[in-house]
Amino acid sequence: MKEGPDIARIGMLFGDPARANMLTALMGGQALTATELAQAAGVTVQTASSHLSKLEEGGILAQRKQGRHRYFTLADAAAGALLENIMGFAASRGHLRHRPGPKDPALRKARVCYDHLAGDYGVRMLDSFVARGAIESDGENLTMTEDGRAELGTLGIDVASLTSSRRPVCKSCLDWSERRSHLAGTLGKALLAHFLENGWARRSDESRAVLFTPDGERKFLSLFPAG
Amino acid sequence: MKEGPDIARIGMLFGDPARANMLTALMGGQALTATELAQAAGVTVQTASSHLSKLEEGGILAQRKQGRHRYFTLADAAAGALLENIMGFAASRGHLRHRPGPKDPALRKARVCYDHLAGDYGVRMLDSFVARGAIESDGENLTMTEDGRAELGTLGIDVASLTSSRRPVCKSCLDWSERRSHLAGTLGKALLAHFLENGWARRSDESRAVLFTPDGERKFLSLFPAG
DNA sequence: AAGATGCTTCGGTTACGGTCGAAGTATGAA
DNA sequence: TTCATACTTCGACCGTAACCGAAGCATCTT
Repeated sequence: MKEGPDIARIGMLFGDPARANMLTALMGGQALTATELAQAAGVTVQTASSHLSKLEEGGILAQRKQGRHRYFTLADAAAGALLENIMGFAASRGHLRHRPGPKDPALRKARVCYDHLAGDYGVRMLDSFVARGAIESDGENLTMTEDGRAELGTLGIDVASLTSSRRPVCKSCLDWSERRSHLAGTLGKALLAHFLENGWARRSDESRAVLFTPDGERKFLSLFPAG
Repeated sequence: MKEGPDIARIGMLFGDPARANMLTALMGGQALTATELAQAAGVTVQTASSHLSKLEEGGILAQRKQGRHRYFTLADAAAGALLENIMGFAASRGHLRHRPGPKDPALRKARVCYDHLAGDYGVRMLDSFVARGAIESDGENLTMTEDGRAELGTLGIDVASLTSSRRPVCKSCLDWSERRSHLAGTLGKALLAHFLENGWARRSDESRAVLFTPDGERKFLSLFPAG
């Protein structure tokens, strides 16, 4: 009837509860098999298979065959960013499944959001960067300052490599549990990777929670003091 | 089942063709009546009414009673931004309704995107700003420079008032016809308003097209020379 | 008051899409 | 080869939601 992007098509893809559950599970950032996703969505594998092929066809998911397994991930950073966006919008309108209360305290404290840190700790980290002038915030847009570049360099993060991709270095992402922004983008990704690699924290097996070790937590809190 | 934002709910709202048509029509930025939206969606008023109440309930639309009319608009800039986001994503995956060809040349040349200028002219404007250093682009994030601030001041745009709202001043928005970014945010809005107020262009009655006058076009092109 | 216009609500129909059981395909293990 | 695992395809069922006609409100006009 009209020309233009087919928003109904992708809206429909996000609009089914089973598919939404799968996508939420994939926000953990790691590749999951069809069976795992079926379990996450609470449907049988046949149903999940049907959903997964639709999501792949729609360009939201990508699959990687490995032996007799098929690992599914979000197609790219753009798909993850859109998902984050929708989550933030839904949260801002109060559209939460079940209560917004502290169901799983660990999740509210620190969790993975596709490939970066979210939750209380994620928000605190961004706040801290902004407070000390390492990142400048203009309402929504974030940019790294020279001071920030230097600080991250001493922390052992290869800042130069972050700017190589076309994905933005700093990006704000609305946190649905805190209702404030945390840090996404390649820098957000690199920081989370840094915490995990240096043993400050590890990922939970069952959920998207990020579990800090006592020592890692001490380091994190001293590096990012509360405002 | 799980906690978190209810992305399925808002996905479903965007996922129906009739609703998507209405939302696309509202991307024109002006308030429309239920009857007009029904026509845009190609359904009867009863059906449209049902859709509209769902969209309002979901926080995507807001309505304003005026006499026996009810004017509907996008609820706020966040709703418009999300819609743009989805449009950009859909376009990036090639999900276009009908062909991507030049169906309506005027639309591809210049059109309204919620409240700012899109299409060839919108892309050209942003490119030009970036080329002359009035706006700095960091992949996705855009920031106005001091030079830009000065230039816009002499153009007769009240730069100070742009920064007052919580909405970002400069924001990039993926253009589905050009597949490149144009300028959104309060600055994008102010610039479009400036063009319309000063008679450089006027809005088409039937579509989202922006029609430049010969004189306005000359001014626009000299102000934003092609790269 | 009576009529007209704009919109919503109600009721009933219809069609599409989500669902699962059963069967089919592919890969790996024994 | 034979069996087991992981996943897809097929077919049938069923529920939901989109849809419209008719009736009901609300507001403005005359």
